[in-house]
Amino acid sequence: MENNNGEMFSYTSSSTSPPPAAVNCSSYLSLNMMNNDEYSHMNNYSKQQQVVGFIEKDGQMYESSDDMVVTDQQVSPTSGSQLTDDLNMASRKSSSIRKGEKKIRKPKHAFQTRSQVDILDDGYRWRKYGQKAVKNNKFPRNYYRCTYQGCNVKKQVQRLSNDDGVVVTTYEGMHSHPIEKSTDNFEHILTQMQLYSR
DNA sequence: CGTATTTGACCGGCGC
DNA sequence: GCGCCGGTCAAATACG
Repeated sequence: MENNNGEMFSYTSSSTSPPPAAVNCSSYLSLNMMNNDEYSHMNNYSKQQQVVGFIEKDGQMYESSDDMVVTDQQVSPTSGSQLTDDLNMASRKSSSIRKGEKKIRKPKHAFQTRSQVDILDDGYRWRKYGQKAVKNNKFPRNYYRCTYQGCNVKKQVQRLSNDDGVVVTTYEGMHSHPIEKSTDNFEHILTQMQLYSR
């Protein structure tokens, strides 16, 4: 049984035993501030970013676009529809890897983030495994997989061509392990500060 | 030298 | 059946 609602934020419920770093709700909103290797030239002039949209999707086959919920008005209608379109296509495949099983609906959750940098550091380690050109979009879409052993959380990152200040990050699956990033993580530093200040 | 990324090939689903 | 498309694989390459 899968919870197909609010899954991304399930860590915040802190029910079982997630590590302290993962419990913090700021995990997602305080996305990356540092270390973007090859994009460092862009970092120089603008690092600020804000989440401008949040979309939930549960990976079933969809036909219309009303199955997506964009919870922010700042998102322009044009970019919103394009995003919806792309995600509909994205959800078509990649559903059932297992053989002999019925269609598994894979929860997908998309963030729309206003950022100058493409790589949003959410605290996990990702390995890039693909890059594809997106139709009607001058920017490619990047595919990443979580490098933690046994964890196949995937995410894809793309930038909207009509508004290149917006980056869309789509997560698929759920991490069942602690955030494993080294000490240069903003996240980690924040947690440390909170620990020391009480 | 071990690990991560790049990038063209490949695959399966879908529409025609 | 064929071609297109989104997604993934994996050999080659880059990188530390």
